[in-house]
Amino acid sequence: MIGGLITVGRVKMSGGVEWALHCCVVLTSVEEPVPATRLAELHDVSASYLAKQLQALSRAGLVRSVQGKAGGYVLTREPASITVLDVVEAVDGPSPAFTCTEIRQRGPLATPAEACTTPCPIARVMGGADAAWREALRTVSIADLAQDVASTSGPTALARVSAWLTTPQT
Amino acid sequence: MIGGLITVGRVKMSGGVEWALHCCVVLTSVEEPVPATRLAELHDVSASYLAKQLQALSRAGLVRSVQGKAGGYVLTREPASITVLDVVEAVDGPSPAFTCTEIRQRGPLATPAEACTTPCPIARVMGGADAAWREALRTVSIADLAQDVASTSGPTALARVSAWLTTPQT
DNA sequence: CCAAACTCGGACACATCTTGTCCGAGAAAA
DNA sequence: TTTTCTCGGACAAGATGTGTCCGAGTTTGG
Repeated sequence: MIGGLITVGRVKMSGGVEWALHCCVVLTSVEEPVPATRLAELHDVSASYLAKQLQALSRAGLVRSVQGKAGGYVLTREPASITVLDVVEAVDGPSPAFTCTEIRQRGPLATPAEACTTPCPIARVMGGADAAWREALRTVSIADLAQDVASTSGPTALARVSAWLTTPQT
Repeated sequence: MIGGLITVGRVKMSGGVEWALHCCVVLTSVEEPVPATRLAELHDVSASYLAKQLQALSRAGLVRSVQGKAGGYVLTREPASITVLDVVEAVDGPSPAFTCTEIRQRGPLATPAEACTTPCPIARVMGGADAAWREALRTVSIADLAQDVASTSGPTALARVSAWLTTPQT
């Protein structure tokens, strides 16, 4: 593992999401199970930590884990039916970024709970923004990503990856 | 200070954003400077920590700090010209949630840097989602929030807040 | 003009979370 | 049956967010 995240801001998401997405894309090109170790050295990342992300994907039902000597991970569904949002929610959790603390019900001028039938305006705006974010991630599938990679890096790229993944290690 | 955040997921933003937004909304109803201490006890939150958020707003130029005996914080611009995104970026930082680590340039099958003219497909999707999120926050202003509060809690609500803020403390 | 009181501002600890690592349970192959 | 390889969850370390404190600066009053 070389360097951590370079994030400067504070609104940040788990760095493992990037790893998980790359793994899903490369798993598009293979049919046999691929162990976590192999995926880790392909991306040059920590094998132990990548395993944790793959476990999250397994728990969410996006990939199927096969144990034993020729075991590894395989995609369970068609790549076109797996959205980026699915992966993000599997790794980073399904909870929204913003959670209303109901400040309006606190302090000397607290609004009575009976008057709080509608959600706080602030929470409403945040919820809407979160919905827009999720919708943008839902419209893109893993298959779309793979197609995009083929368009930019050439169709030979994923073929080489597939060959490297299925070949016994150096 | 009663309880912290109840966030379960991992994609989370600073909790102070909620405080800062509430402060901006209530500052709509006053013209004289309001000290951080007063705002803190109105919301029943830590005064010392709220001060930090207000400092961030001051640094971003959203509020103006007045020192001295009758000092405090005042909005610099018209509430209609301050967007929710302005506040979020001031407190939580302007950086996007996702930062590409350029995994494709690492490992045995690394893509050469010369071939990376276009950004990584994954980064592109994440960037688009982040743009949609920011756009949703940009379309709502502090004035809109205040208006929304008046619609739900009644027009008397902000008047009472204004009166309480300008009245010497209990 | 001077002193006092009140304010913000940045520098200092604590708690929580993400990141990273390890070893044991389980299954397929030999 | 044994061996080997895999995943799975439990265990520390670093980083970040959270919370607090005291000093610098300014306005007000005498």
